Amino acid sequence: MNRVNASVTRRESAADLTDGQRMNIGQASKRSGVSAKMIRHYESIGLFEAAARTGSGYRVFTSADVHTLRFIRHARDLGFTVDEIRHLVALWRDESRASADVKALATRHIADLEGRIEQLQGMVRTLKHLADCCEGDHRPDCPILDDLASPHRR
Amino acid sequence: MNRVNASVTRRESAADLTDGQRMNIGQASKRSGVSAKMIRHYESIGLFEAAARTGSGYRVFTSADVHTLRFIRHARDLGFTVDEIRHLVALWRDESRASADVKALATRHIADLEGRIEQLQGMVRTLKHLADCCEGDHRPDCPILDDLASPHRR
DNA sequence: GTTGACCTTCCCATGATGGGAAGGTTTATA
DNA sequence: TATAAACCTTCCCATCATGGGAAGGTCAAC
Repeated sequence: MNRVNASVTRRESAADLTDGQRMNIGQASKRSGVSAKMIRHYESIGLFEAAARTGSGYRVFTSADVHTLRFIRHARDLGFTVDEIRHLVALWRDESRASADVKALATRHIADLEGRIEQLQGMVRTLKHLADCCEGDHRPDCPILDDLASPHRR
Repeated sequence: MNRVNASVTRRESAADLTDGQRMNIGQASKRSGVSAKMIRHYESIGLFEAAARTGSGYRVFTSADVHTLRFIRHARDLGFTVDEIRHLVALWRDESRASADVKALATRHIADLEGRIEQLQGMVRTLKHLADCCEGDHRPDCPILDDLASPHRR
């Protein structure tokens, strides 16, 4: 019965405690910006190493765990996939990594993002052109629909 | 036993027949560019009105069906969601539509796409900056990882 | 009359995320 | 001390558009 954590008060004010060493998932979520749902999910897919548990099964998080979760969230915010993040975390933990490896990963990801951007921009270009040609009035004639209905677009 | 369709030959060459009035899902797929899988799916969610069936249960498609499927594919190619396409198809079929309605839908979609583009561009900007600051050599020091690990990014 | 291409339905998977149910634990409060 | 409120747990389902694959029926051609 490793009852830890009994000291951390629940329902602390929005101004967080900054010292607490061990906390429940709710606190870890609040501090890391990763939802409790996603923390459990990341654990289940092995992206985040399962934290300790209390005797009653509650997860116990340290500030190091929160640090890791923040890292993960930041990477997600930059659009990295979970697999890429797995890789990034491994590099982060590897004291003897080569920064070239990180950079390569980032560069590949940039190219990926740029590809997606171009795809979307192509759609926007076409749509803007069509919308510009559309009167947008009460009449039914519409080059947008005409284009969608034409047999061989683009 | 409404056995239709017995005339359309299977396995016609890549140069399609251009006249065939009634065809199976494979042909309809080939001609519309929508996979058979997706045709069935669109039918199941009510986006595409179920085609007729032969006595043995095979779907029977007309060239009008193919026309509709192409419309749907074109709309998908422009990034419209299925719900938007539902709307577009309704407008397309509605002889007394106002082109303003189509244009409004398109404009909203353009805004949506532009929002997504900006999001991705933000990621690219940040990543490029970080990558530019990274030596990319054999040493472990890496501003990319430092940034991801920093408590308060951006 | 068998072969092979085609069709059917049904279930499962993707990726990242969330909703919600059913039920156990902890803390605060009357 | 009893109970309510807040928190935690696991499990299942849903999203969105798409595809894989199994099990089994149909059809045309040799």
